[in-house]
Amino acid sequence: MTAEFSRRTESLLDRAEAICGRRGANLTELRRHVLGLVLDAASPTGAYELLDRLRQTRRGAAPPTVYRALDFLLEQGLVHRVERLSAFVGCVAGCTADPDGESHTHAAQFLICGECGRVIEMQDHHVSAVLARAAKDAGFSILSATIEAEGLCSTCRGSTTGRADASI
Amino acid sequence: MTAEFSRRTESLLDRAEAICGRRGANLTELRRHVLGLVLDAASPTGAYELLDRLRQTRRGAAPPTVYRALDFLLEQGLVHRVERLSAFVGCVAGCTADPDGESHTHAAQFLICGECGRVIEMQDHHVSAVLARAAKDAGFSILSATIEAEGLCSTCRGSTTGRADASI
DNA sequence: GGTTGTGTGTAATGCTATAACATAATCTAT
DNA sequence: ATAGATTATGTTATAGCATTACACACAACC
Repeated sequence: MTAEFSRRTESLLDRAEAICGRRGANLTELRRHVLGLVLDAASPTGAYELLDRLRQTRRGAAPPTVYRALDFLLEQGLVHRVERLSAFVGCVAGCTADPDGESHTHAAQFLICGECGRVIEMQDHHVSAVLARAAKDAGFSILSATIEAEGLCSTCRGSTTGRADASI
Repeated sequence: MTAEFSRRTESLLDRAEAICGRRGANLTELRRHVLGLVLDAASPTGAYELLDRLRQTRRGAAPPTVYRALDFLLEQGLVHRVERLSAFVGCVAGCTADPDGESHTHAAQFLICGECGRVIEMQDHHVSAVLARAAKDAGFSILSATIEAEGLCSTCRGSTTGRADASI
């Protein structure tokens, strides 16, 4: 019944399971399955697309099934939500991080290529620090931040004139 | 029929209208009305709440009515969308900026107070610059960025223990 | 053995946004 | 003046994203 994922994904899942274990968090079969679907996807994936895939082996799955799993994974820092896409991506850093006993939100930045749809995840501490500093100057203390940019990745910037008209 | 807004809002609307005029953009009565609703709101406002308010004087209004107006206002830099809230806020900077002939997206950052719901808009160039630099180092060129943080504003951080339990 | 907490199932609903087509008004080139 | 293009809006329906509310199962604990 356990879903089959790529070798890389299975490896990350094992790491995630170990991390959760040490934290006292319960990475159940369902949660592991959803995390596998997210990690295995080539790009950020919507909740309902994950649901469709989940249903291939878990007949009764409904929206709350996948949203509850995602909530858990978000709390554990194993996935991120990309606000601009209403979609979810695996957090490799989260899956390989040393456990710290508490859930901890990785300060990540996402670069979304408008051309190919790929998402680059950065963990640039300087960016977070500068934002935190600016907020502090405004008397504001940050608990979590969303930093996302849309633009062109290096590959797509190099191609033709920007838009995908290689077929012309 | 023209809606009545606060003196401050009407003043901003007049500025916005002047700016649009010089840009060759058409701030119609409908668009002006929606912008007024956004500017008059105390906090970020969802499209359907704007729709409800719009309907008080414009009976036939439907979702596309307000979404199309918002699209125009976003293009003109007169409002911002707060991704985390799926809500819209007026951009005072946009309503008072010198017209530049082209629509131009203000690089803004939002600080969302989880306590009172207020949103502080920053226009910190340094934050944008650091993000742009980090992206560039990753070979990525940014067209637009979303920078939003959730936390506590200075007022709410000072009150009791953080959560609103003043009633206890 | 009753209670509590956690994880999941199930049905329904709510909220956010867009598609697709119709209508009206204005402009403009011939 | 009129056909065609453009812009703005009206209208109906639907798509897409997320949550509420309640039920059930099971393990841990006293």
